[in-house]
Amino acid sequence: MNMKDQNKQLDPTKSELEILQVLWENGPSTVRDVNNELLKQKDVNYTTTLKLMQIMADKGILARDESQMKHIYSVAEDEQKTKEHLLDKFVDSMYKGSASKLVMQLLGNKKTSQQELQEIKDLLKKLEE
Amino acid sequence: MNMKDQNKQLDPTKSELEILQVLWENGPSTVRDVNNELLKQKDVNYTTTLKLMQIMADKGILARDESQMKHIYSVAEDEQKTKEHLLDKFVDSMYKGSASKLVMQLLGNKKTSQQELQEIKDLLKKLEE
DNA sequence: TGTTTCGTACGAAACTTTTTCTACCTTTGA
DNA sequence: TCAAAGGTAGAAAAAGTTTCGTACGAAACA
Repeated sequence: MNMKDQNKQLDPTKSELEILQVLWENGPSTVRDVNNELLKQKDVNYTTTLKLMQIMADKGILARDESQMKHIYSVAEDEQKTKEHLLDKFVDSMYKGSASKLVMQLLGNKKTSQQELQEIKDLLKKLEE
Repeated sequence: MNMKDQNKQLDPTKSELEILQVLWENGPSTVRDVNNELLKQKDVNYTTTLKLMQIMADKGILARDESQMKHIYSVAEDEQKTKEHLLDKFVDSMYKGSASKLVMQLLGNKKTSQQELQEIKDLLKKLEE
C-alpha cells in the first residue's frame, strides 16, 4: 500500500500542542490566561500566544466566543479523540503500530516510576476480570 | 519549577524521524538505500534525502563512513535510548507524565487490536512472576 | 577514450511555523 | 475627560525545515 496522497488531517504543531494542553487542563480560557500558564514553562510574548490562538481558531482547532471583549477560546475537537489520534500516530511511527512494544518500552523505562508500574498492573488486572 | 533554559537535546524533525526509522529498520545504509525505502511511502527526490542525511550527520544524529565513494550512514545514538527519550517526552506532554494514563488510553482505543491487547496482558502477567 | 550513470556538495529557493511590530479600540480609574 | 492599561487584528520579519538546481568528480562500460 502506498500513502503518497494521504495525510488529510493536519496535526497541531509543537506550539499549538502546548496551547491545547493548557486548554485541556484549564478549560475555556482567555489568551491572557493561556499566556500566563505558558510563561511558567517558557518565555513567550502575549502577542505571540494571541497570534497562535487566532491561527488555531482559523484552522478550526479552537472555537472562540467573541461576545465579550476578552474572547474566550475553547478546544473545538474532543480531547480524547485528539489524543487518541496522536497516540495512534506515535505508535505507528515509533513502534510500527505495535502497542505492546510501546508498553514494553514503558515497563523497561528507568523513568517510569514504581507507582506508575503498579497502576498499570492494577489496570490490567482489573481488565482481566 | 521552571524549564525556561532547558531543552538542550534537540529532537529530530518529522523528516529526520522518517530517515531514522529506515536506518533503525535496515541498519547502516547508503543514501540511495534510504531513499528507495522512503519512495515506498512518499515522493521524494534523491537529493532531498541526501541533503537531509548530510544535515543529520552535521548535527551528530547520524555517523557516516566516507571510506567508500558511496558513503554509509548509520545512527549515532542508540535506538532504544532515542525512542525512550521520545516516549518520555510524549508521555510528559500528552499525559502529564502518567504512563498508566497512556496505557489506559491504549486499552480503550478502538484501533488497538485484540491481539495487541492480549500481548500487553501477557507481558504484564510475565512481569508479575 | 568518451559518454553515460551514479555519487557527493553546496547554495538557494520554497514552504512552514513562530515571533514581533504597530495600529487601533475598549475599559478603567484618577 | 483623558491618560493608562489591556484587549484584538493584521502585516511582516525571523527562524526553522524541506526541497530543488546545479556543479563536479568517480565509476562503468561501449
